[in-house]
Amino acid sequence: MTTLSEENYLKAIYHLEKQGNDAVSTNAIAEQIETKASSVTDMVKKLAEKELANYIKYQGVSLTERGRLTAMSVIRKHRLWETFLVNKLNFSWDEVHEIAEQLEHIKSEKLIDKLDDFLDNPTHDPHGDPIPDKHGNYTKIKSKSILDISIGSQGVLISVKDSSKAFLKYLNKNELALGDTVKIVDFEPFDESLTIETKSKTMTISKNVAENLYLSV
Amino acid sequence: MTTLSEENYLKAIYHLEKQGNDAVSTNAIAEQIETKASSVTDMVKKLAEKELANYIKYQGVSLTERGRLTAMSVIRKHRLWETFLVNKLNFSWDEVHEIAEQLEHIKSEKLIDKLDDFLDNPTHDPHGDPIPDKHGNYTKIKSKSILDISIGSQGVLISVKDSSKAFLKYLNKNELALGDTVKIVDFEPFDESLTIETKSKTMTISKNVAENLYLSV
DNA sequence: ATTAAAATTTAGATAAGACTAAAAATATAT
DNA sequence: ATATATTTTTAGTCTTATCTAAATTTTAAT
Repeated sequence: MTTLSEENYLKAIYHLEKQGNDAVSTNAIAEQIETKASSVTDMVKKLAEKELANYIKYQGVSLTERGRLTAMSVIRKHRLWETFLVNKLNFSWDEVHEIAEQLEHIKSEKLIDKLDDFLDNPTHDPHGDPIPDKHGNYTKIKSKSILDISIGSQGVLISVKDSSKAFLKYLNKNELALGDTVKIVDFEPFDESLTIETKSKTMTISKNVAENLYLSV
Repeated sequence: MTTLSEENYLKAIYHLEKQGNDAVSTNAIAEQIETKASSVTDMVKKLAEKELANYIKYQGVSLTERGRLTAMSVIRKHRLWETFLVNKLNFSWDEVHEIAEQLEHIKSEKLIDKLDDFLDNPTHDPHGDPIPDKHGNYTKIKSKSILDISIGSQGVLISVKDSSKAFLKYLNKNELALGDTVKIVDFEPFDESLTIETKSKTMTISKNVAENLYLSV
């Protein structure tokens, strides 16, 4: 049985492994979890003892298969709970992360399976992230950052890379939501901003915003 | 902010205060929480420091108003989650206690208010226990143990005193459910058993069972 | 009113998880 | 290649919540 703290580390390592390619560094984990590098060293030793992670001193960490599956299970719970909060309790998508961070640690296989059914087995959460099934498998919809899409083409807004409250509130304010069709109209080299067009309006977005919006391809 | 452990102690003290009349003893709490008396002493000192409990060495414990309200808030969460599990996720009433014990510690006022609305502001949980509102107020339906009801009279099964898995499974097996109309037909002095009659059948129940079934009066 | 029994508290340890400061290893720059 | 900077680990503390064993207080019994 994993503790709440272990689960948070596994999740962090999983996410870091997915972006960087090689073994995850102590400092990277510390930054992600907002803790000290020395605390990470302690925990990573413990995860290695439990065979949830591979760890070589000074060389970094990677998840074992068991570790990866545990991380996936926590991520599955997190995303199902977020879906519940938005679809059933009418939370807005910028409010649910902190609550789901708590709910994801509730221990009951049966609960999460029943929740999954209650939500009609959703494949993606309110931020467009894929929800793994109970075996840890998922299918990510093919998508590209708006930054990487050529001018003149268009796509459907599938997911957001940054799920921070600030960013989601920005999208709310500017009436951008998942499922919207977005067309790239213009690119301004000076500040790397983009002009995009949706059903309802035309707007300019910064590079910073653009790289966090993913369109179906 | 209260910790998970503090909340469990507050709940235990609340329940013990409600049955016994005077200050709650260290041993009683220890038994309820399944811990050692020395651990209780430690925690009770901490609760007193936080002004959640009144505590006099060797004399026992009682909740302060703040302590009582905190306990009520935890109980409210527990019962709302149980209602959710049974009414929305189709758990049976004997499966929900352990899961609700975890869910009751999730910290979010907004979550519990929205859950309350989602469930249509239920006044009683699946075991017939009253659900306090957000101010800690509730109304208990007037009821009496079957043991204290005279032969020949009848009532509606309102709640069960014992919510243990074993007892609830017994009721399931014998097709007794909250809301059933029950008539007391006979009393056998030898073993203090009772014969009762429901819509569907007549059956004999032990004293032990009878004292845990509460009928509206 | 003593004495025995039961309940309660204290003292001291342990485990998990986190922290600071110092030491050691690795990476970088000239 | 060596000095410097950065990263990582170790050693030692702290906090929370437990526990056992011993000491103390209260209760019950004669």
